[in-house]
Amino acid sequence: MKNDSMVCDEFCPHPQMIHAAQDIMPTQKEMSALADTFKIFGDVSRMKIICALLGGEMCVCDISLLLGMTQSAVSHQLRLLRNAFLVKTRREGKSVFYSLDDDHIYSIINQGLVHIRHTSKEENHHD
Amino acid sequence: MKNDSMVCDEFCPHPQMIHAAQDIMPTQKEMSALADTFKIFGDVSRMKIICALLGGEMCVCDISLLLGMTQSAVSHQLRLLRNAFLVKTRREGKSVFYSLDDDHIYSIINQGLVHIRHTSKEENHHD
DNA sequence: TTAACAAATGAACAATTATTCATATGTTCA
DNA sequence: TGAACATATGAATAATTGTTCATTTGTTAA
Repeated sequence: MKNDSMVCDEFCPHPQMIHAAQDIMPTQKEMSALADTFKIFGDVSRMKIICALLGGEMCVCDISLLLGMTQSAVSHQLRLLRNAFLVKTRREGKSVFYSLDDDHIYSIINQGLVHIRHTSKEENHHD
Repeated sequence: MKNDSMVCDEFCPHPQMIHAAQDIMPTQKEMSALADTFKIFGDVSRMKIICALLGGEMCVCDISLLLGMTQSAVSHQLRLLRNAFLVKTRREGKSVFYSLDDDHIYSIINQGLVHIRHTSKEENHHD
């Protein structure tokens, strides 16, 4: 949190680059919210749950069976997904059906897929 | 990892939904890679670094000064970003300039912004 | 109402991870 | 070469977090 002797002195930095960056950067609040959102995508169990819902709604026990996770673990993760507005619920009798909250969730996953396919190519070249 | 008494029995699940999901889901490897990638976006410090680079390349000490982080902390996070192919480097004398690796990084950030703006609206309604 | 079941939740534990501090590497210029 | 500086890295610590286990809530049907 502090910038003392270890950082370059006032002659090194490039003020115009710093100011340009400051102008373009989202607000602290937005960046914090962005990180919080992506953090939710950043766990394999949750990612599997999200992917399980790509085809449409499913109830908790379907998800448990499909992914081989306990009902409790799935439920805990679903709560985080719900708090982050990534999934929504619909109750039908004893079952609760979960589905992706909105279409741009698909866009985020798709962009992610574009990235990992792009990087796996890079890894093969490793240049 | 085990599905025993706590999960609904064989009469509850909806096989057609489970099979539909299985057909659509990415592979285990892809889902794992997706989670790993989003995990990198899922930290405020790294998100700030990424946002700092939205306007163009910057050297490590510029980033430290701009974000009020120590050079060491920035460097550690830059390594993770580099390993995930999110940033690339260019050396110029003593300085190392970092920039976003590719254009679809912007797309991911933009999709994230769309989401958080969408959710902040939802939070106001809280319906 | 009671039994049976699906889902949610709280506490505890284990594992992961971001930062700090100290030091090493690599580059430039005298 | 040696001094100064920018960046990288290893080890240790503190904080965060995913899962498990036990229990509770909420729903249906007898």
